[in-house]
Amino acid sequence: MTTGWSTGDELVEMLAALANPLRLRIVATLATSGRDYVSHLAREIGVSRPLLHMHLQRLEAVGLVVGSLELSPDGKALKFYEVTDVNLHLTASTLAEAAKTLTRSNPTPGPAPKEHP
Amino acid sequence: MTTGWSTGDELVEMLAALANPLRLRIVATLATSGRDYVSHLAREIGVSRPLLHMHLQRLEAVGLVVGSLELSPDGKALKFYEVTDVNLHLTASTLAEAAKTLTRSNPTPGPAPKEHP
DNA sequence: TTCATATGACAGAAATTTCTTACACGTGAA
DNA sequence: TTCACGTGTAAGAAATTTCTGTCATATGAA
Repeated sequence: MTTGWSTGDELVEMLAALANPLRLRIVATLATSGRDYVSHLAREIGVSRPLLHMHLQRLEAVGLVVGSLELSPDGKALKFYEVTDVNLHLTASTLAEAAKTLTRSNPTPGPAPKEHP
Repeated sequence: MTTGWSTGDELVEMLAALANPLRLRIVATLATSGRDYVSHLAREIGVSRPLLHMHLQRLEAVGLVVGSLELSPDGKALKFYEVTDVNLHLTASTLAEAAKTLTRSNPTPGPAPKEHP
């Protein structure tokens, strides 16, 4: 499966999710080392668990990673995360196409903002 | 020429530049309608000129657009902008590779942040 | 019971980004 | 001279993002 987007808004969210050094590192670590659970990954990367938790939620919201709650052999509940099959190809025409479906930051219906009101 | 990046930091900046609805619209408009000068583009998009100016600077900083100051036939100085040949192909391995050269948000040299200090 | 492990969530501080509202300068036409 | 058009920049408000600190819950082992 390939991670994509259907609207301009979704593309912006997807890009925003990747446009952060820590989140990029999280995705990269999961892509390289494979699936991992939150607390362990937090120690691995050297970040507090609440912070990692927040970033993972944001990454999962745009479909870059998926999480599943599992039980370890000794009964502990572990939340495992792994990356999805990321595949973004961005070109000028791709971006132009996506921009058509932007709902946020639309052109003002009325006249443009005046420079010296 | 193809817009790319050489370090993870640059990739983050590039993504951050695109991860904004207004900037995405700016790039899309320039890609579709061709080159344009700032004041005219501001009216076209329906945004104040200083705001557009700021966003264009950020887009130019990462190499997504280029600007050139030219003189119109009647002697007015016009700053024209146009998009470069954007071409970003992002996959899991691409991101993993880029993350290696991240300088910001590095893993802490010491022990990981404690949960209950 | 107490300790160490795991999960999730929330409030508020801190930092950054976004946007407005000015200011200053220059040229050509009325 | 005054107006309309272009350029650039800078200060501060407003909004958002990022991060810390803390609380609450549950399980297995000592």
